[in-house]
This record gives sequence, structure tokens and C-alpha cells, in this order.
Amino acid sequence: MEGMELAPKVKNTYQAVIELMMEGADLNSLTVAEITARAGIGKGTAYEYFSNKEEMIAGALFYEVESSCRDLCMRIKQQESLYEKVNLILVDMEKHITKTNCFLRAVQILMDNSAISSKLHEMIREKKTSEILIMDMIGMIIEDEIPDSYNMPKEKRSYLTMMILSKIVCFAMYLFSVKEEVTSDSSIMRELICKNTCHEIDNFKKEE
Amino acid sequence: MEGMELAPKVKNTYQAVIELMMEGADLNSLTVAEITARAGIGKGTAYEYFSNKEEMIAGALFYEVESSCRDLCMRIKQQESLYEKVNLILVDMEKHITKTNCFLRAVQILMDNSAISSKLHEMIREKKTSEILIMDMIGMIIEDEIPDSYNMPKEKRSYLTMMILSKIVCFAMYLFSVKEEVTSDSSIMRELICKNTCHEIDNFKKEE
Amino acid sequence: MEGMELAPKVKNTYQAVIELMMEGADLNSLTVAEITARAGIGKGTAYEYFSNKEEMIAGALFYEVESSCRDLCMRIKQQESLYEKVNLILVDMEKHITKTNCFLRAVQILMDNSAISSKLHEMIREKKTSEILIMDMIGMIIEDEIPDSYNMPKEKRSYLTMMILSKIVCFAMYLFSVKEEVTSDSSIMRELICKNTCHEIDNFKKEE
Amino acid sequence: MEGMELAPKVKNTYQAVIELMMEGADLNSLTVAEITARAGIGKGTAYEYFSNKEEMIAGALFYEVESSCRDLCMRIKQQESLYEKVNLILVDMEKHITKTNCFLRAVQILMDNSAISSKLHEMIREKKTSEILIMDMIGMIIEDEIPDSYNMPKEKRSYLTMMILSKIVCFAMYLFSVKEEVTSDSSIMRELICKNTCHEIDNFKKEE
DNA sequence: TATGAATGAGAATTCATTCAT
DNA sequence: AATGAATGAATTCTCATTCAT
Repeated sequence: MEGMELAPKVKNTYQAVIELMMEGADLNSLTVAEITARAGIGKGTAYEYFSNKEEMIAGALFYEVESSCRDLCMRIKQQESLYEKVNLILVDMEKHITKTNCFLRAVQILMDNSAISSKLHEMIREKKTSEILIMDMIGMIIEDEIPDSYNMPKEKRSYLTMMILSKIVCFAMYLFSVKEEVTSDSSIMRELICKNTCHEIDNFKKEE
Repeated sequence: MEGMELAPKVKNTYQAVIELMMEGADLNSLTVAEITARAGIGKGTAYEYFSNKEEMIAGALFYEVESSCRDLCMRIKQQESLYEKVNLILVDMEKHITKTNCFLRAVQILMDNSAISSKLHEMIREKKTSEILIMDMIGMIIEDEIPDSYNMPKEKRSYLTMMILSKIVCFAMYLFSVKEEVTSDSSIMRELICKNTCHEIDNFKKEE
Repeated sequence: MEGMELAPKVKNTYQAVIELMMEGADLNSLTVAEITARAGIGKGTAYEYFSNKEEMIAGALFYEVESSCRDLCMRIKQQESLYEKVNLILVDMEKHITKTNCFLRAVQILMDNSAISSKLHEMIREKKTSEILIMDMIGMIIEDEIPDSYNMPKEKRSYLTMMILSKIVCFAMYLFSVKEEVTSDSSIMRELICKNTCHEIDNFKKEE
Repeated sequence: MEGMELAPKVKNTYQAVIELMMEGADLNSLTVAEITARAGIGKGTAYEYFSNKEEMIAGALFYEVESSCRDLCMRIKQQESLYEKVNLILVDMEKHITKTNCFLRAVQILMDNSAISSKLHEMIREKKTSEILIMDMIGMIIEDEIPDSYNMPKEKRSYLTMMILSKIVCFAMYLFSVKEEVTSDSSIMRELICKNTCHEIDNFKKEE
């Protein structure tokens, strides 16, 4: 059952990983000792629930991204326009900087060749979720704008997806790069991105 | 001096790192023993030229990206249109998948919190190069299209830079994701990205 | 009381140890988790009956060897000749390869310095049984052949005992070494050993 | 080359294992920390010469037994009678209680199912030495007494080998069992065993 | 200058034992 | 009485770095 709750120790472990990550820890150098100390459980206990360190970290990342995405998807479905949808994603990222970071880290990890990466790929494969649900979410948005998008040539669909993804990554990178500057007003950037996404989709439709 | 040649042992070390990375090694788990063995030098010798492992890896990444960028910049200056410029970047990425990987890895490393990351950030700061020159290159392209762009509001400049960067990242991610599919024809994707970049810049100019 | 039955959980535990040993497990690396899982009882339950792991393993070994020996002793008493007695022991070892193994393992454990060894020695001391009853059995056989053997010089008695024990060990080692060869016919070996034991005892008597 | 010297750190490690064993340590519970501390080398250093703990312990055992056997074999060849040969073996065992223990432990380890056992078996297989040379030595002794013994039926040869081995094991066990008693005079036992071995060989020859 | 043998701090993982239920 | 989740001490092994040659 989807709604099945995580065992409390598992939840604590995931939380610990996310917290440590938010405090600036490098996921690749996280130690089991650190994680379990933060989770408030014994080192041995973690091994009752996970079979190795990679499973703890990849699991935390997967769980966090998956549940944020699930939640975000619901809310996107209630938005009318493309602009509002994209805006919702960006606002959400900004509000939950934690999640933003998680998302960025997950993308990052998916592209390096670490042991955590293998584990995460494996989880995605097993759960038959397309890469961390994000792609599903984008696919859904595209379908709303361009009905019948599933019959487009593969390359074109691919382009649209990548285009929207790149906007999101772009905003995430922006947030990441201005993290320390208190003065910056991200609303201008957000607006530019949303408007621009709509333009691109329009252009695309016109050309077809 | 810019043209100063690298000491041969340093060059070997950098090359070794790049080769190992290309063969699929995770940069975070590379060992000094592996690097020096591949470089054909003694473990102790490496410490005559570098003060720690991070310096070897970050140095290799920095050097590789910097020299590819320098080369690419020259060639971009000779292109007339924005379309051609963007296309040149993408073609280059595809041709030198090595460099693409280096670029992706560098971006990636810049965003995690590993020791290598700190070193790389430090190098960028010291050399006063904006993030691995890529940003400089993009800045140059923008200036060509929108003269006087240096006087635009910070947020707008930022947007344009991010927008172009996101296109490049987008293509890199695309290449990465189709790496194994032999059949895929990337020229369609490349064309779409180039055309689209031009559109966006046009729209931006119109709105001003 | 001798006839007192073992508590069922104790019996299960002993059986589990013996089974695992027969399946090729190294007694020194057996874990409590393995033993209790096989015994079908909870890990905590085992500690209601034993005070530590060594007690479980040494106990199993002791119990198994003791009960086989007790049984064997009865049957030896009914044999007339020395030849038949020795033959009975060897035939029994071969029939119950399990017990042979137990016997060999017990001898083995008695001679290493592991924690299990200490425990087993302690048990033997406490129960005032000479080394796992085997020695008692051999002493009995000698007494039958050489009445008054208890008054012989210690060294001579010791020699006779060791001589017979060494024949048994010799056969056990033989069985162990041909374990995998299907073709081997052990009856020749058995016959040789029995005949030879009789010879030796005869010689000994003549010399006195 | 047979005479090739062991690297000094390897020698120290072997010596450390043997010393610890002689001081009563259980080979299965020896730790790398203990071994290297005793050997006077760093923990990491051991791993430059051995690939795991088992290799250290099995190697020590193998080396010790092999070199004692080699030495003993030379001296046996110079003895005239069977009695003297067997006596030499027993005297040697008693004089070098270390070696006796090594021999017993090696036989013991060969019969349990520990990781050390596997390693030792593997070493024996690789070096193509029959089980630690002991069997070769016994074979040699038999051949001297019963020329043409190599053409005897397998079972009979097997019997003779086992018979002599069991005498040796018998004496080893005797020494082990009286270890603590100061008063005991082992010469009687030794004499009995030697005489008896000669008798058995004689009987065997007569029966043929 | 170049080397690689030596090192020990530190990491992951295991498992006997306890104790609250 | 029976349990098994929780634990942390202890173990093996790795690897960046040093330093004598």
C-alpha cells in the first residue's frame, strides 16, 4: 500500500541524512556514525533496517524527492494555466529550499558513478518510476498543453521535456548561487522563467 | 604567464585523473595510488607537486575545463550568428564527449560539498575566473547580441546567463541520457535548442 | 539424575548446533542468531537456558558425544571378544557418520584454546567424566582383557589407552579422508585395525 | 628457489603468530591488532604482505610445519633402523614442543571448517605438497621397511600410513595431556610406541 | 628529485547480550 | 516464560600522507 508508514527508525534515519545534507555535509563523505548519532539510534540498529550505508543515503534521497513530487503533482493538477503551473513549481522550490537541495543532489548523484548512485538507479528501476517522478510530472504538464503529445516524434517530446527541466534546473542553480545574498529578489527571475516557458511552448505549437 | 607549460609530472597526473574519470571512476572514490599508478609516477612524487589528493583532482578538472573553454572561446568569436555560436558549443560537446563529461562533472562537483568541491571553488576564486570560464563565455555571447548588457539590471543579466547555461546543461543531460542508444539522432535536438535560444533572445530584446 | 530429560528448548538448541555442524559450519563461527533460528526459538529464550554462546555449543557437543558413548558402552558389554568390541566401535562410527564427526570435533575442540574449549573442559571436569566418556570405555575394554590393569604402572596403562584411542582416531581420520570417494571399501581397513589391535594386546600380555 | 628468504616483515608476522599460539591463544580468535603489535609492525603494513588475516595465520602454520618437516626428514634419512627413525620423530616432538603444537594445530585446523582451514588447504593444493609433508615423510619410512610398498593395494598402504600417523598423533596427544604434570617420564611411553611400531610392521610383513 | 614502504586513524559492519514488553 | 529490537564494543581492512633512502 502506498500510504504505508515508514518504520520510525527508518524515518529518523532518512531525516538525519536530509538534515546533515542541509547543514552542508557532502553525501559521499557522510559516515554511518554521523547518521545514526543524528538519528538518535545505535549504529547497529541502522543495520537492522538497511543492508548498507548506500541504502540509507539513497533511500533518504529517494523518499524525500518522491514524497515532495507526489505532493507537488497534486497541487499542479489544480492549476489552470501553464504559467501558474511552472510558477507553482518554482515557488515551491524556493519555499522548501530543503527539497530544492534534495532535488539538485538527487540529479547530481544520479550522474556521478558513486555507490550511492548505483543504489539510487536501482531503486528507480525497481519502483518503475521514471527518474524521480520529475519526468512524469513534466510529461503531465506537456500533455495538458499539447494534447496528443505522446504521438509526437521521440526527439520532439524529448526536447520539450528537457526544455522544461532545464528551466527548473536553471532556477535551482540560481537559488543555489544567490543562497548567501540576502538582498536578492528572486521574484523577477521567477517571473522571467515562467513567462519564457509559456513563450517557448507557444512557439512550439505555432511551428507544428 | 598564461602560456606557461605544466611540469610533465603534473600533466601526467591530470591526464591520469581525466582518463580514470572517462573510464567510469567516481571522482570521490579515486585513490592516490590509482592516480599515480596510471600517471606512471611514484606516490611520493605526486606530493612534491600537490599538497593533497583534492588538489590533484580539482586541478585536473580545472585545467581540462579551462583549456577546452579557452579553445572553444576562440572559435566562438569567429562565428557570426547566435545560432551558429550555440550550435558550435553543442557540436563541440558532442564531438568531445570527454569534455562534456568533464564539464558535467565540474558543474556537479561545484555543487556538492566534498573536499574536492572546496578546492575547486578555491581555485576559481584565486584565478579570478568566473565559474570555470563558462560564465565568461556566455557573458561574451550575450554582449554580442545585446550590447550594453553590462548595464542591465542584475536580475535580468542573471536570467539571460542562466537561460543559456540551462540550454547547454540541457543538451549535456540529453547526451548523457541517450549515451547507450546507438540509434538516436542528436541533430534534431541540437537544432531545436539552437533555434529556441535565438527565439528567447529575440523575445527578450523585443520586450525591453 | 542421569535419566532426567532435557528441556525441549535445550534439546532443540543442541540439535540445531549438531545439524549446522553436519552441514559444514565451523563451530567457531556459529552465531547465536543462526542457532536459535534453526532451533525455532527466540534469541532471548536461549539465554534463559544458557548463560552464553559457548555453553550452547559445548553443551551440544558434550551431550551428543555422551549419549552416543553411553549407548555404545552398553552394546560393547555384550560382545565377547576384543576383536568384536573394537569392530563394534568402528562399525558404529561408520554407520553414524554424524557421531564420528561429533567425536572428531570434540577431540579437536578439546585441543584448541577457544572459549568453547574452556567450556567443554569445564563440563568434563564438573561431570567428573573422563574425557567425554571415551576414555572410560577404553579403560573398560582393557580391564576385560588384562584383569588387574588398574594396578599397572601409570605409564603402561596410559600407553594401552592411547594405543587403542589412536586406532579409533586413525579410523576416524581414514573415514574423513575418503569421505568423498564413493568406491572405497572400508571393511578391509576396519578388519586390519581390529586384527592389529588384538595383536598388540597379545604382545603386551606376553611381555608382561 | 627453495632457499629464498622470507621478507623480514613476513618473518616477523609468522613468528608473532607462532608465539601467540604457544602462549595459549586460540588461532581462530587471534586479531590482526594482536599479531601486528607482537610482530612490531603497523597494522597497515601487514596488509602490504598479506591480503587478509587468514593468509597470515595459515601462512605461519604452513611455513613452520614445512620447515620443521624438511629439517626432520633430513635427519631421519641418516637413521638406520625403524626404531631409531620413529624414536627420532618422537624425541624431536618432545624437544620442540613448539613444533609439536604447530603440528597438532595444523592437523586440527585442516579438519575444521574455518576460513583459516580453507586457506591452509588452498596453500597445500597450490604448493602440491602432500599434507604438510608429514605424509611424505611417513611414506618414505614405509618404503625403507617394505620395498615395493608403492605396488601394494591402496587399502593396505593406507592402513600402514594411518597406523604410523596414529602413533605420532598418539604421542602428541600424550604430551599434550601430561603437559602440566612435572613428574611424568615420557621415555617409557616413547619406548613403548617405538617398539610397538616395529612389531606392527613385522607382523604386517609376516602376513604378506 | 623521486620513490614506495610503513603507518595509524578512521570507516563499515557484525554479533553477543540485554531488557522492555 | 518467551521474545526480538536495540545496542555498542570490537574487528577487519583501506588509504592519504610521511620520510628515509
